[in-house]
Amino acid sequence: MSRPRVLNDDELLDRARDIFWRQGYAATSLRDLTAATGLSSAALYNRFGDKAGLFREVLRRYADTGLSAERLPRLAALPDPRAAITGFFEDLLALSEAANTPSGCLLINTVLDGGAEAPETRALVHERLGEVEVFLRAQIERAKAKGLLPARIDPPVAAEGLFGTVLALRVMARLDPDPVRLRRLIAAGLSPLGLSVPAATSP
Amino acid sequence: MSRPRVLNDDELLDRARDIFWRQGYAATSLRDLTAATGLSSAALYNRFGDKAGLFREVLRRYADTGLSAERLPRLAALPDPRAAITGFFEDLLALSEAANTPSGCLLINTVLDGGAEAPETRALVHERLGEVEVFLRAQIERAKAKGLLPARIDPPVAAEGLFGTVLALRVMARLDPDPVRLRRLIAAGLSPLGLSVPAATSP
DNA sequence: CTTTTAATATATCGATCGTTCTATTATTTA
DNA sequence: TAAATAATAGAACGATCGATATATTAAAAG
Repeated sequence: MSRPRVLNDDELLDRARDIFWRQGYAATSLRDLTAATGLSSAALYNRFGDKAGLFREVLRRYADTGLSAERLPRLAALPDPRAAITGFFEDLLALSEAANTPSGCLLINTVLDGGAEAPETRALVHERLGEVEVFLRAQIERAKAKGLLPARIDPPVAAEGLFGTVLALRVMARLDPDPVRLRRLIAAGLSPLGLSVPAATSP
Repeated sequence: MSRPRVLNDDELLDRARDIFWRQGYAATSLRDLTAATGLSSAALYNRFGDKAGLFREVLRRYADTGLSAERLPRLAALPDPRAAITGFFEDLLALSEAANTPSGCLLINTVLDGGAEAPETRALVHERLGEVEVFLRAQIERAKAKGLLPARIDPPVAAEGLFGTVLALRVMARLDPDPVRLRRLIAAGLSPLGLSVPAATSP
């Protein structure tokens, strides 16, 4: 019915994501984005309205593909909720050590960056980061119900603590991305629950 | 010998700091800075070279006045190192609840913001944040030597963990600055050391 | 074919970006 | 009072910003 798109949304958003991720929202110009996608700024505006609209779509896809949409449900389906929790942090570690992707978390960066100034963007970031805490709380509750955690554990409070570990981990991944340090951060966060991750996968 | 400055460096840097802090490095324009300081851009360039140079001076003063230069030595001089640690987190809490200042930590924001892209700036941020971890490690070592901490505590590792709590706290202060949440984050970070902060100061 | 539709590129908009040139101002020293 | 010094303001620089108006392109539908 009409001229076909030379680049589908997913591929386009992935390329834009890498630029935003590396440089931050404000430091990323439309010209950076046209260079990365190969599309003209007019084409980008036709599809996403404006720079903030494109960024929101980037964030949405980032959250969908990063951890939430696929991995979290899969982890939540594991029979042992403790494995869901440790598996989640293993995945975070793997992300931090992946060479082909910028370090840190785009959503968390956006909180400290000015990128979440627009109310719509801010709400999106809160919601998608909230999904992580909801996941953690659900696994803790599940483990508690099975008697797999110390009795003193209060699931909402423990989930807050683990979420704090996620925040620390993602900042540290940018500040000093030493895998040993990152693992120790995780170990410290998991120890109140009596959980742990392997000390190292491949030294 | 020459025309006097209409605004001394300290006052100038404090005003510039608030803008950078609120908006981030990239999102802050020279016009924002001239409006905040009342000085012309030429005057700013004459004194600080360029925007990045001004920002570095802002960071330096922020670190000097924020916690490091004054409060950390005073806390380190306390006879009880445990009080130094808990006092440090109390101070962080007070900063988060102060209404006259932006939320979060300018140094940590700068790590995730593109503001620390210049090597000089990056080194400055690393050094000043490192001072915090050094402080924490020193207090833990001091407490350990006095037998005030569980024997299993390894000071460098424990200091890393507390530093992670600082990171989490400062991100959370922007993401969801609920004092109750912030206190629980601190409680979770301090509990491995057998330390705690009062549940609330003034409800 | 022709029409319709939407995705695209080209060119450009005014605004703003960081920066710098030039001149003026206020103070100290001689 | 004159010379020296440095901080300042005003004005403008080319470059780039986000955004848009117009025209062209490529496919589907008739």
